[in-house]
Amino acid sequence: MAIDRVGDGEAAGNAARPTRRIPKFRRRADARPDEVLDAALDLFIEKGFAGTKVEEIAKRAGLSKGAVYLYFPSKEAIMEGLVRRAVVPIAESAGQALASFEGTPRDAFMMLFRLMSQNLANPRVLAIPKLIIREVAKFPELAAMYRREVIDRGLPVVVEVIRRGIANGVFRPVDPELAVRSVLGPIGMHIMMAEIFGIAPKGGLNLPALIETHIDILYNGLVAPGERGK
Amino acid sequence: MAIDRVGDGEAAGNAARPTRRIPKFRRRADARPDEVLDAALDLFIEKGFAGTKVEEIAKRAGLSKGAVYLYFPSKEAIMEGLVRRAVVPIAESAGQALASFEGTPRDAFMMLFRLMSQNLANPRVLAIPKLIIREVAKFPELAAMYRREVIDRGLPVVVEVIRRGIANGVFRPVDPELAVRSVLGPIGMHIMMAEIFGIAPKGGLNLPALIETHIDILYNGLVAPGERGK
Amino acid sequence: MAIDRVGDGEAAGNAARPTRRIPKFRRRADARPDEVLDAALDLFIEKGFAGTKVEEIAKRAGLSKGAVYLYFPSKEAIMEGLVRRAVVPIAESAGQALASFEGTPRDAFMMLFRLMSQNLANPRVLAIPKLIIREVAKFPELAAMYRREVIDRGLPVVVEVIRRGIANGVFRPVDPELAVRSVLGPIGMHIMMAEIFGIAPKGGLNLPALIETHIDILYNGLVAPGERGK
Amino acid sequence: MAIDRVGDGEAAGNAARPTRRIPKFRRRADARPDEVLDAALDLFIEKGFAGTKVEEIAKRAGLSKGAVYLYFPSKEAIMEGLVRRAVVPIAESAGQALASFEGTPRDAFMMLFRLMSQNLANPRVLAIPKLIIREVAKFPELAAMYRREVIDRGLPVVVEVIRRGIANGVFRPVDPELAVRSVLGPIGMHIMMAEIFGIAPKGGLNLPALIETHIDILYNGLVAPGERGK
DNA sequence: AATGAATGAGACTTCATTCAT
DNA sequence: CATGAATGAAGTCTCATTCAT
Repeated sequence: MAIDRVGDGEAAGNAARPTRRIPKFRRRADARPDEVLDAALDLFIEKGFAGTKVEEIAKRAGLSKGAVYLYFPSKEAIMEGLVRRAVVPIAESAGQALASFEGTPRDAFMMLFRLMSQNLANPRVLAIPKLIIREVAKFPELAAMYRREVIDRGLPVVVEVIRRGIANGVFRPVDPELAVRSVLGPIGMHIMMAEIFGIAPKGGLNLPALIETHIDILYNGLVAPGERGK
Repeated sequence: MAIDRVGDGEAAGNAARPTRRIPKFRRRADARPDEVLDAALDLFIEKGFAGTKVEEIAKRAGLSKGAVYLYFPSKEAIMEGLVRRAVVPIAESAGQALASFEGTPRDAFMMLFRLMSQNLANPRVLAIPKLIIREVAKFPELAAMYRREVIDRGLPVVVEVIRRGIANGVFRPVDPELAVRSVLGPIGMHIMMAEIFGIAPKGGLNLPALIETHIDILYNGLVAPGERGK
Repeated sequence: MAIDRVGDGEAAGNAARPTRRIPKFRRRADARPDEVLDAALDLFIEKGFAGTKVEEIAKRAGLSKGAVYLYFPSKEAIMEGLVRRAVVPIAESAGQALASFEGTPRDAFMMLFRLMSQNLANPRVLAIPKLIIREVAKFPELAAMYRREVIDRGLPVVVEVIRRGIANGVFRPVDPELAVRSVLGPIGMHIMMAEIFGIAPKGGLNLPALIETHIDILYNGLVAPGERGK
Repeated sequence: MAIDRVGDGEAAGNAARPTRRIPKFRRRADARPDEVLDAALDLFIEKGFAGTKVEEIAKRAGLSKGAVYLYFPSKEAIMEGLVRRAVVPIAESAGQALASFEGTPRDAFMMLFRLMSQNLANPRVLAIPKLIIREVAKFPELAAMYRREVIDRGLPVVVEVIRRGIANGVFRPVDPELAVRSVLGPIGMHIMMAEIFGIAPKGGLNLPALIETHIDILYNGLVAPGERGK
């Protein structure tokens, strides 16, 4: 995820060195491409792909315009690298989630929502789908890749949870493929309203509270007992 | 909606004139600005704002590059015109929805969803929020305008429906501002998945079915009676 | 000089007509080209040739862009028309000045300066050489025409005055072609400083005073009698 | 003055290298901005500001269109740079002239005229006021700057020479602010006639001769002794 | 490996000129 | 005659990419 920044750990142990080396020539680590991606991600989110200049990416990554091209053959390749980097660990960890299917459906959902909360709270993670949503038109293959590697792996897992719940008689018989939208949609909307339009409920952008309310409604329905039909 | 294109009515009466044609200069419809907006909307959706050339807009609107500038002082002004055009009628019709508060909350929701279905099924209507979502970074004021004129008018209406339902004892006591995300989110996600990633449930992008399932879950909960807690 | 504006004389005799015709369709007079030139001159002086749009000329002349092209085949032709119009009367009146050679050289100069004062005080007259100076690069033929028709007619007249003065023994023997620059230059500089840089002597742009001082120096020299050589 | 152009010295030592050459990218001289200004000055004089394309400036300066924008943010900035460059050394050397007030007024004038001759004979120096005169309308602030930095520094010096001459009794009592126009005007007119209209006296554009005649008239007057009044 | 000066295709915008009405 | 909508060539400026150093 390349979130650690360069040289942080290094500094501590180097107290001895007197002149504190000019940071002009920094580490060699092949962290370089990752730093470029980090810089690009920030800027793409802030200003969009077209609105970001390669030179800006370079500056923020702490290297020169030319050096960027040492690591990426083109600006579009940076975009691709961004999505690819985000997608790889997800693709790898996908099976993981399937393993936890042992508990009740409720437990599965709780875990699911906790996972979502954590990830969506990390701006660097949330940034990728935001970016893809924004740039689908220009990078349909990247959107397709994201769909293939992330959505097509994650969604069936949730659908399966629902399906099993129905099979177990725990859930009422609904179309799992449609129901999954009821399960995930409220969270998506909460995020989107906040991210795109800066809209938060009065109490603040309180994701846990949103999830609690959402689960409550999901499980118990919105309607009061004895009032069904109104 | 200004979809009719130039010269339709003309053709009939001109059978007499032999071969000549190619009217270099055309009529002076006041529909022109609307035609430019229509063309721009299509292209902005297809390729994004930055990815669309003014000349392409012109060509699709059936006029020349220069003529576009007779109606809009800049490319950005076209974008603004697009949002403004979409927002005006909504702002005007906003009060309307409030009037229908007479029926049961269920009726209010049914009407709401029917309204949403109709609008979102119209690509030209859906296109605007899509466009805004894509271009927030470059046009934050337009996003703000859309929020102000559309979201800030529409959302409170739905919140109020929930609030009254609770007051009536029809709904269980939930936070209306959070619950509204549960009400609208599934539909938003359905649309977004379809529009961005081309994901539809197996039976096709069946919005009515989605709504039916959604209402069912919303009202009755997902969990079977007697299974609450699992 | 086409300073009279359209329709003035007409109005008087039309008292009978009740509704006072809408000035949309005004006089027919072929004053039109002159009005275009007047408008163009103002604007060219104010903003330069390149900086002036044909539509602006049209608007100021009180007609439409297209109509300008009824009278002038191109923007450049307007420029040419401007110079030509200014040059014609001068070319015609040139001989006139020669006639007044009867008096003393001093009288000739007085007349010359009075003539210059009058003309240069008229902004519309001064405008032409200003314009030509500004646009020589783009219109060398017009500058040449102005030189041919105006300067080459006027300058020799003054040179001749000097030449005769010398022949008469009134003037000291100087090179008349160089001396003419001493005669005319101070006035030119006075005007130019005022027009280009807005520089006027403390007492204001007082052309008569300037001329008086100039003639005084020209005739009597700057140096006090008995101080020659210092 | 950065007149040397690229690659001159290079040619000699490269006899060994066979055919290859065509250095697509060149060196990084800090002379670049000056070269751009030199090129621009030539072209602005030749064709005016509006009539000169940035690409032409670039070509003449020996670089590409884009490279010009590395040094100047806009075409107008080039114009400004031109005036600023010309004005700076003048502003710095202004005090100098004041120092030479020791001699007779005649000496002061001789020095003044010699200085003017030298500067005005240098096309690159003369070019600046010519350019400013031509472009006042579009760049009034630049004209104001030139006036402030050059004229307002130079003119008072000459006025002062006259003033002292009068105080000493060497000059007759005239208004120094008007007389200064008689001192400088003839030279200005000589230059202007030559530069704008290509008019030179029969003997050629002989500035020294002009000055000699001018001083003669200035000092001794045009009128022969005993003929004053005619 | 790194730099950043340089390139040049390409986009927006302007405006002289045309011509259907 | 007159209009002004329409055209499209042309110009300014941007920026991804290259490459000499």
